[in-house]
Amino acid sequence: MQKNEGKNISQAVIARLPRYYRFLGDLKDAGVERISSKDLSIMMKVTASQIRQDFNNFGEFGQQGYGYNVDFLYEEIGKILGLTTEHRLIIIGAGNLGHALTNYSNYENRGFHFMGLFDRNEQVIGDKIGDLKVMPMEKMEEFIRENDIDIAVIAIPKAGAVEVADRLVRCGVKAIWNFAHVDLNVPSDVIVENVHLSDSLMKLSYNLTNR
Amino acid sequence: MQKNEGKNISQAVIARLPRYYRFLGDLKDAGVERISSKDLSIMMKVTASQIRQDFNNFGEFGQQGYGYNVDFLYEEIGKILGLTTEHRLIIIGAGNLGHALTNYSNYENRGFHFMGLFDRNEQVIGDKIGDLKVMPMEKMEEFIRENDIDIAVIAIPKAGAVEVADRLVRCGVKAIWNFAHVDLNVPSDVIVENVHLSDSLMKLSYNLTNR
DNA sequence: TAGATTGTTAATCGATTAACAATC
DNA sequence: TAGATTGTTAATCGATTAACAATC
Repeated sequence: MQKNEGKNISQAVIARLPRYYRFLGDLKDAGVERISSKDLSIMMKVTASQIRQDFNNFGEFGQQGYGYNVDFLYEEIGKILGLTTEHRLIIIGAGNLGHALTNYSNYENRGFHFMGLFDRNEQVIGDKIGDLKVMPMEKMEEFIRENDIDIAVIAIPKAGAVEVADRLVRCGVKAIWNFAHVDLNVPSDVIVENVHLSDSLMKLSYNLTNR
Repeated sequence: MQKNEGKNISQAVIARLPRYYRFLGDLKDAGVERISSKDLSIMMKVTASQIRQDFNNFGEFGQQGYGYNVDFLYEEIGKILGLTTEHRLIIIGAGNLGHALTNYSNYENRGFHFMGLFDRNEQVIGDKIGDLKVMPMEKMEEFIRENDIDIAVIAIPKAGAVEVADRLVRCGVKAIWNFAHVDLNVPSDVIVENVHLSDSLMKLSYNLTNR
């Protein structure tokens, strides 16, 4: 009963969904059956109004006088987030960050499958990291096509990132999880999600200095 | 000439500062001397109005008819972000992510000094990662006090994170860079900057599914 | 039924954009 | 000086919060 067809949901709302999902998962694990927007708002330190507005972007998930069924809402938000779809990822860059992400295996059960790992450094090619063998960059395009990869993770320094993104887009990758500290220039139908760690540390630095 | 004394700058503005800083750094490296809000707005794909409003939260950094001096503005934003202050960090968790962050050494020249690395796993205690030796968790409090640590990085699974955060706060750490997938509960004068990688991947997933 | 709580409309608040006088 | 561009005020837009009728 999703009603977001054609509607444009703001990124502010979308950015809050994973946190709802996490809290509902915790409630579910704790065996809680139902929750009102008021009680959830106290737990999460947001307003009950915001919670109801957010959910109502996507459908009517609650029931007057009762609240929300935890299991049901958890499942629905999972669907909205696309976690019921299978995704196939590759990681570009087998450095420390590439390692860390490869082994971040708790994604697997959410439908994210890490299929391959690439690096341009001949020293590391052939190394095994988790289940994955490091492959040379030249094999990337072929691998993407043959394995139906839809998401690529860029975990290399900024110098090579823009060029790699171009290559990824050219062979049909639909989304890029970008850890390189640079803006990628991709067509508007390709999704880019940036994780700029140094931006995050600078924000911390600001708040620490000016508190 | 900062005029943000007492003023409350919104987190939206602060979150944009590191990106300005990066673009100005690139311009500086390219030998560009001055830039107008208009030209910068084209490069950064934001409005010139927003740029001028953002900067004017902190002072009058430009000159009518001229624009902004790149070197000067770069330095000023660096100061605003607190990058001229020296910070001393420890990392809790010597797993893959702890490794990656330890070696993320380009922070050093911005005044972030990684001083110590802690883990509860006896197998890894004593290991050397970069310049740092992994120390046992029991030594954490002592180390923080003796080395004047002001920032702690939490790079352990969510299970232990809340308790570790309590310990950190109790011995005077002023800011936490939190990579654990859990909300920390700390006094309001302690800064928490969250990096929830799975939230980021779920946001990507949403945008990929609903584009 | 009476009480609780949603879904939704209206009011408020804050952030972004536009406009322009000031001025280099 | 004339042209360019800032700093800042005013207008607009969007997001959050409040309120309440609908209804379980």
